[in-house]
Amino acid sequence: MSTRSLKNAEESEDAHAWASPIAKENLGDRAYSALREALMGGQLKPGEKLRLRPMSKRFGISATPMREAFLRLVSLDALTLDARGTAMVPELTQSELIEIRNIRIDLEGRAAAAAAVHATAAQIDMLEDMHTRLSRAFDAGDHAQAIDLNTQFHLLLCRAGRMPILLEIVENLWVRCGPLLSHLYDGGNPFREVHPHLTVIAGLRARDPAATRTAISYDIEHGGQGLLHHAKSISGDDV
Amino acid sequence: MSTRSLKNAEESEDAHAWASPIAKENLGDRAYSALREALMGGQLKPGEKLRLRPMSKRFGISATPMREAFLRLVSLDALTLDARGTAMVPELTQSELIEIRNIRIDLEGRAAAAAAVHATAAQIDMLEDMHTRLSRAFDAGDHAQAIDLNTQFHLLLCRAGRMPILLEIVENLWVRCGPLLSHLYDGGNPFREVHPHLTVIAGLRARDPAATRTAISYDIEHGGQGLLHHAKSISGDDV
DNA sequence: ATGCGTTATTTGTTATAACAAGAATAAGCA
DNA sequence: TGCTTATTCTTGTTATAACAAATAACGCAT
Repeated sequence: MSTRSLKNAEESEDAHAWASPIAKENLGDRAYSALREALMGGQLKPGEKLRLRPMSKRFGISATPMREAFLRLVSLDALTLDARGTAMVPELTQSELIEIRNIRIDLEGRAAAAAAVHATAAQIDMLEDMHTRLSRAFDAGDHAQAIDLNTQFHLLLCRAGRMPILLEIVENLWVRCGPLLSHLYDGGNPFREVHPHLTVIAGLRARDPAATRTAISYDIEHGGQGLLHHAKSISGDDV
Repeated sequence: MSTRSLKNAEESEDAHAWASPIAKENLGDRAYSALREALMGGQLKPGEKLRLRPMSKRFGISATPMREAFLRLVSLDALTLDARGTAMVPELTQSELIEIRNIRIDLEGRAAAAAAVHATAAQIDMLEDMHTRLSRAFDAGDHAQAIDLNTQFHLLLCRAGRMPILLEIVENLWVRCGPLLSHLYDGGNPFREVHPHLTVIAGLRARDPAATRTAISYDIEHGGQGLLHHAKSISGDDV
């Protein structure tokens, strides 16, 4: 029980919910977001080096907030530092990629099951719309947009599960895979029969956690095969 | 196939494996590690504020690397920033704590199953030794050490699973729970019968992934009940 | 032309100063 | 004593300069 009394009835419940706290955005925050989106969008290639001063000059900021942004990404393993301290887009190895896939099966699987309970009708419709557009983009040969819609599909499904901590972990895993994602459909459509996304949507509509989890797990396990060929092989191969 | 030929036979295989790359430790890195350990060790209480200049003076460094350390912890959600920008030890809510518990069941469960396959005999012995000391410390009333040994047990089990990415995620979750861990045994020993850790060890020795996973899941689900009472309740209660 | 030594430039790292915005304190008045 | 206003201090933020180390560029000798 709260001992602090409300000033007036207007503040009860969550009226004023429309007044979302205005996000305080530092220079470092903005650089961080920009870099993160560049990674997720595949604009940065594995092995690419990001030098401090040149990059800060491109952003029009000084070295201090730029370095902050780098180090934040480094602590998420979305960037690495070489021996000198230069930020670099990491090259995922095959075993790392497989490990991320297995973690995603657990985490996105749990989120999907939760989404079967918590997802709103609007969210389910949105997911269906996303997959329709994804399918259309793929058929039209616009792989870039198809990849982006696929990412959005998975993240929205997680969001519908209402597990914010899990969502953030999964998002960070997607950021790490971003630089490789452009090769997602290099091997063509990995699904010959009905696309797992459709099974996911059916599972959500049926409010069936187990079916939804199984469907997204299947999608994750079989959908990313194309990436494996572009990951760094285990033995220390040449650059 | 590597096209780069070896200079001499001495470099083949991994001879020279003893020459581990000397870790380059910045001031920011050291402050980061120190803060992280303070969080994990329960030296910092939820809600505690960490001011930039006073803290940097305590560390004997300037504001720049201190701020770096803060922001790295913030991007792991091990610290938060208030409206002013001051770093603060977050107060976990009950729902956050439950979410972390469920994620840990998935992730530590998978690691435990993998450990049943990959753990070395030395690691299993070490785990057994840890639990023996944990049990002794608990009976002797030394809860602080028991809590520390419990943490080490879980993390070593994950390490034995040989999934480095998963390990890092789990470690970060433990860091987030660190400030609450001192209350782990407030309700006394939660396990009246055989301790789940012993079942874990038996599962590892039997090389039985399913049994090991079940045991650690049971431990996570029922072992942390005492923490829930000290988490911030859902309604915006007073500080 | 090629290999080597020297100089210049660029790199990450760190401390410091300047700035604006809050918070705390002191002062003044009723 | 209680309340309001000013002032001082502290806060986070950012740019800049200085430093050392590593790389790149250049010239020279073979």
